Amino acid sequence: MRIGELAELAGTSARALRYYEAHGLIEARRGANGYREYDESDLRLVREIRSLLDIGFALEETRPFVDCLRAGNDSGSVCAASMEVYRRKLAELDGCITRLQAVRNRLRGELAEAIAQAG
Amino acid sequence: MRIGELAELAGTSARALRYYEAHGLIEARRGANGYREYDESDLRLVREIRSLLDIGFALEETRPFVDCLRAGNDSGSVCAASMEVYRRKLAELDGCITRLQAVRNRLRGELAEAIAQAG
DNA sequence: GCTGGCCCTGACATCGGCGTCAAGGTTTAC
DNA sequence: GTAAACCTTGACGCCGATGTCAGGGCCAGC
Repeated sequence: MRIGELAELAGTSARALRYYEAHGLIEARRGANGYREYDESDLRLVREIRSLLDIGFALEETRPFVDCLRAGNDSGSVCAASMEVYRRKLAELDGCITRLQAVRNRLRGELAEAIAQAG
Repeated sequence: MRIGELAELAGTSARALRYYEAHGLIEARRGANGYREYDESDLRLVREIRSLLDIGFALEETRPFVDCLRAGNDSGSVCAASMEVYRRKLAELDGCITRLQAVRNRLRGELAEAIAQAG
């Protein structure tokens, strides 16, 4: 399939796919006319990338998962490097959530105080 | 005081202060030499801005608080517009936290699964 | 009078993940 | 045969809050 179709199937844009390629995450055979040609395995890679990006991963962080899939594994998550990224992300998320909750509570307090003072 | 001193007292940079000024959040008298001159009330304004930015507010969102302080209120939070921003931010934070927790749980699940498959 | 430290304005650089336009070649449908 | 819809590369735009450099004044101490 060509880039437009792949983009549509993966729920993204041709521009994004070229971007991933420029960063070495995906590759493409070229037809006689110079057009990129993809197959089902490429679709899997792109879907892996997209779902990780949607979760909040940076593009670079998807690389271990892509490499893992490319290495022939059924899942992009079963490689050591991928799991390491998972762990890091999990810790990052925990920190983020904790921080946000602290901010949230502080905000609630300040709002309550402001209402008391204004009322 | 001059811009360097204000920046230091407020825990920020001269560059940032000029940026706030460019966006109409603070003003400065000018000395005979063209240097910006600030006083204690300016320090209050900047501290208000900084603490809100540190919490995760966008610069524009600090404007109601600054206006509120400038209007002579003891706190930047007691004006209707400020409290509205507080409420919006609070809702935003709640949504953000909920989403992050969902992602976190999903991540935990996937990590556990990956470990099971790899092990 | 000179060096060093402050200040000024203006403007480009940063980071990430693309969007979007330019200027062309290719293929497809009628 | 021609217009529409695809594809190519290259390059600039975006967002926000600054950092940082360029090129220049102003002022204090020695």
